[in-house]
Amino acid sequence: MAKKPSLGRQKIAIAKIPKKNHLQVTFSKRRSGLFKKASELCTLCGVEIGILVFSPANKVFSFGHPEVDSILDRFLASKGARSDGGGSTHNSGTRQLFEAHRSASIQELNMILTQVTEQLEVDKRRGEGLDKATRSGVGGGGHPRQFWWESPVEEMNGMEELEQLRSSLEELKMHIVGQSTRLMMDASRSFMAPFLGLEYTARNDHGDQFDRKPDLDQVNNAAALVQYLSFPQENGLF
Amino acid sequence: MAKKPSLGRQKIAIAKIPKKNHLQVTFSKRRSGLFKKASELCTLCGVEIGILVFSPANKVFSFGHPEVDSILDRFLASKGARSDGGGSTHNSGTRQLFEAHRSASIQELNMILTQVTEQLEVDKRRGEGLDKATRSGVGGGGHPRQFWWESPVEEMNGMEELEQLRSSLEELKMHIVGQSTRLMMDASRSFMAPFLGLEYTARNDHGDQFDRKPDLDQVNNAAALVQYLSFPQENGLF
DNA sequence: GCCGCTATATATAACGG
DNA sequence: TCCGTTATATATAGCGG
Repeated sequence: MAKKPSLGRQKIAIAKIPKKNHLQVTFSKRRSGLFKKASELCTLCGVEIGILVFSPANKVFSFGHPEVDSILDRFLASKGARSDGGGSTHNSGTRQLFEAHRSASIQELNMILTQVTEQLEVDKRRGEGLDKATRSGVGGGGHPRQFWWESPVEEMNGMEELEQLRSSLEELKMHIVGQSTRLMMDASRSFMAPFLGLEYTARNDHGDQFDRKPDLDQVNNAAALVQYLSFPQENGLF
Repeated sequence: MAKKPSLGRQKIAIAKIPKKNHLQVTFSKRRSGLFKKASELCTLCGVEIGILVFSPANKVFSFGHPEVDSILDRFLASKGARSDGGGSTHNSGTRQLFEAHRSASIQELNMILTQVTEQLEVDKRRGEGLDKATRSGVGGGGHPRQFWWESPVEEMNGMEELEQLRSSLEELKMHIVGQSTRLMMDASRSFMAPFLGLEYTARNDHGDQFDRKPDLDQVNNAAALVQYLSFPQENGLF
């Protein structure tokens, strides 16, 4: 007797869910889960958290502990507190933090390095293969080695590869910046709903605040969200 | 026999964790988890999410999808000046912010580069023997093309290969970005709360942004790196 | 869209190095 | 302090109502 109680939780790829009804269900469930996690984090560690979520239907869901407005005020307050450039503000404490940060980054980068090295090995192997072909005259045809990947190992010295990698990284950077701009435009056009003036308020068992606001004028309110979320970045600059 | 490899995950009450070190650990882990969940939700449902977290040490952590700082930059640029007066001044500030952003990214990339350099040194030495054997036959007199970007443009006709290479690098980039941001998520601990005015940005596999504030020294260093990295790109490859 | 259910996928508390 | 492991607590995908 075939029993089909349930397939149980199935693994899904982290990519946009195609089926809209599935997406909606997942959105609801995961949004709840996210807020719950945030709530627990707030309680467990006694920290303040604010979350804004713009649903597929352009509705705004928010979570705040103790409340969204407080989080907001706190940002605005710190923002106003710093009016100068703050260029000379880093003291010994700052340096300490910097060191902590630095070491942390290096740790991460070590792992990144592993990945990069692997890829590098692949690339190099390919280069060696091409090299062999070229030397034996297969691809010679009067065209000398013009590209680094065609170069035999002897030409592919550290410097060249390094430069090659540098270019790759440079490209990466440009990609990031470029995409940022594009996404920025998209965002300002479609999402960024209102953050201020939330209408519906509820609280969970921990006193956290959950707000939801039906679609509003996105573009206008985008400003508020952007400022909230971005405030730390402009701190001391404007 | 007596089993004691690990007690495994223990159930904990959702109440403020008394032990400070435990709290710190939990904060880091759960913050990472929270951001990851948010990231997944963004990708799965194609929604916008912003999260602000004030750490126990009053540091600010933020998560944003898709962009945060670029959105701000663009928004402020089109919106107009803030409190610093004229629009030109504002634009200057905006440019500063943007540059800072780029610098920060590059700074991180440079760290990667530095590490990779070491690896390359090893690889290079390993291939030096072959290098010597073939060098004399390359390019005849003068100095053979030391660097791949020195190749005459006219010889850059292997566009297909170029494209293939580009793809390869693209893949490499993805690895770098993916890994770095994934780790960055966890690394965004502490740091330069509302003191410094520059931000640090990374992205995870889903294009979400994680920000934190770096030390000014870092930024200065990054500035130098920008120059260093602003190397000849007119090779037609990137 | 909101439950409830089940079987799994994930997240993570304790520990050890 | 950070990282990796392990055993377990939680979160959730798919399905029904």
